[in-house]
Amino acid sequence: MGNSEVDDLPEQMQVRRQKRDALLEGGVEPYPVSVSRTSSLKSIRDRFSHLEIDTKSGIQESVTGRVIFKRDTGKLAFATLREGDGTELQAMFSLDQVGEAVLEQWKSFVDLGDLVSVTGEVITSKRGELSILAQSWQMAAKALRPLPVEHKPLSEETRVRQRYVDLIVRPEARSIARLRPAVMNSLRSSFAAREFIEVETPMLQVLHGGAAARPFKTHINAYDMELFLRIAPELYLKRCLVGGIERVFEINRNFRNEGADSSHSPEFAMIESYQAYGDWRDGIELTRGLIQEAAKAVAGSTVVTHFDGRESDLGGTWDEISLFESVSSALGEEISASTPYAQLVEYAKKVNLSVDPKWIHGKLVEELFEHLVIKTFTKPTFVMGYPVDTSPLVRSHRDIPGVVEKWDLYVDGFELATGYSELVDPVVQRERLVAQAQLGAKGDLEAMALDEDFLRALEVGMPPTAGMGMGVDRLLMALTGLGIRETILFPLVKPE
RNA sequence: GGGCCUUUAGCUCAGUCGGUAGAGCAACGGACUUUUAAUCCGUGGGUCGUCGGUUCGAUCCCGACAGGGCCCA
Repeated sequence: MGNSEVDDLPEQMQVRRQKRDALLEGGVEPYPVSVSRTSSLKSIRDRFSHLEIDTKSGIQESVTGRVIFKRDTGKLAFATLREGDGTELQAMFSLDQVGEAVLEQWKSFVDLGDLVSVTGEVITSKRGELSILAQSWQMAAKALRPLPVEHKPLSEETRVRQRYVDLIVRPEARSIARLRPAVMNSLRSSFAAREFIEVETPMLQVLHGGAAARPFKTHINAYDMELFLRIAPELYLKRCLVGGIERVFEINRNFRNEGADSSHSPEFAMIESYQAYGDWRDGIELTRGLIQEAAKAVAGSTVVTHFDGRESDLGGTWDEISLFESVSSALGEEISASTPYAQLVEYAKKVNLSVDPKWIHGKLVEELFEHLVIKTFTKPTFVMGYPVDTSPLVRSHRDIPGVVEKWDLYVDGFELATGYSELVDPVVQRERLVAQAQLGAKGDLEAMALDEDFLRALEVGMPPTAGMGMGVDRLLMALTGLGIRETILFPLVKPE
């Protein structure tokens, strides 16, 4: 960087660069290849938690951490070090221990945000604060940018754009980043306990399918053809079932080229699982087990406490209501899959739901449901039985015409998971996909493509199967009460 | 896609009925050997999102654009 560019920097960054230069001139490496570290801060806290006030332990250790507070007095300086999980430890620099030169160097070269190594005796201060009384210190990495104020929350935008800073200053950010892998581990061990096998299926696909969504398009140079980022792994996982992988799951990213807001991310992690010789009721049991075991793994209980302090009880068995019956009782009018479309439009008007003329019959029923029923849920609820025309991959209900064996699980007012008795009849599946392709030809950008190889697989024979899909980000939301942008470490944001 | 709000110091924010700006923390200089967001004294730091318009004069009024938020579809 040229001098003119440095001159343009904010004052605090210039000051830090000058300190870096001063260190180099004094023969001190501001970014050394290694520094002393014999113990984590956490280990010190664990081992010396019972050290009494104003006591010397006689134990020497070297610790590292980021300087987050600095309190310099004339001959005794204090600093608070913090390591990645948020554990903090005080470091003390006393004139009679380190001498004037070292004390002066500490006071003048170290800024808030610097990573340092401090070597000395573990003691407690006169106020009882567990501390390391320095014999020496080293710069581990000089920070050239100032940290934000610890005591005012970062703006939401800065948190998302500079997650590395957010993780340093905000305890919730640190715990969410560690909560997510804990949930992932729990999910995988829950699946393993039920003898499910994890597979990885293609994210780059020639045809997109398995869900109603607009895909991202990309291009493969080697074949000079269009490819899609997957919107769902479903059609490949079903091929696994055909091949005899009877219990299979995948946890990975899907991509949907739709809106991005506080509850929708264009890329999101999703679980899908399939269980041969099961039906939708088996999916309910599996899903409840996965969620309750994850809650116990991260909260120690099926009652989870959200970051706003609210408790959410995920324990026990959950309510099951029928989609058509719940809409009927909310309307005070009996509706079914055979209720004429015009009649449904009438009912929608009566309850002040404005109808998009593009909605097909089943979509209108689902909109009525979302408009009238969802807000009445007070605990996790399975909504049973969906319209056939919006669910092209689901087996028809064994008793109710025009309805399929599909449930949706709602928690805290949002859809967390869905499950089916899977459609495995290759003839019926072909009819449904042809109908989808016709919708697509008429301009429905979310319609599924006709996947001949998938149909060929079904023609080989797929066992009766329970299928389930659940959003990992939404599971985190249900466990923490946070928005999706908080549960994803680096959500997509527009360039600054 | 439509409407409303918003963008000011490193961070979080105030403010100017149009006369080029303030606070807290952070930074710099000084004092202080038990601090805990240390304290006390002093000092510096800003193309007020970008571009254009109105005006003697714009950070403020108007327009366009960009980023962010909320509501609606």
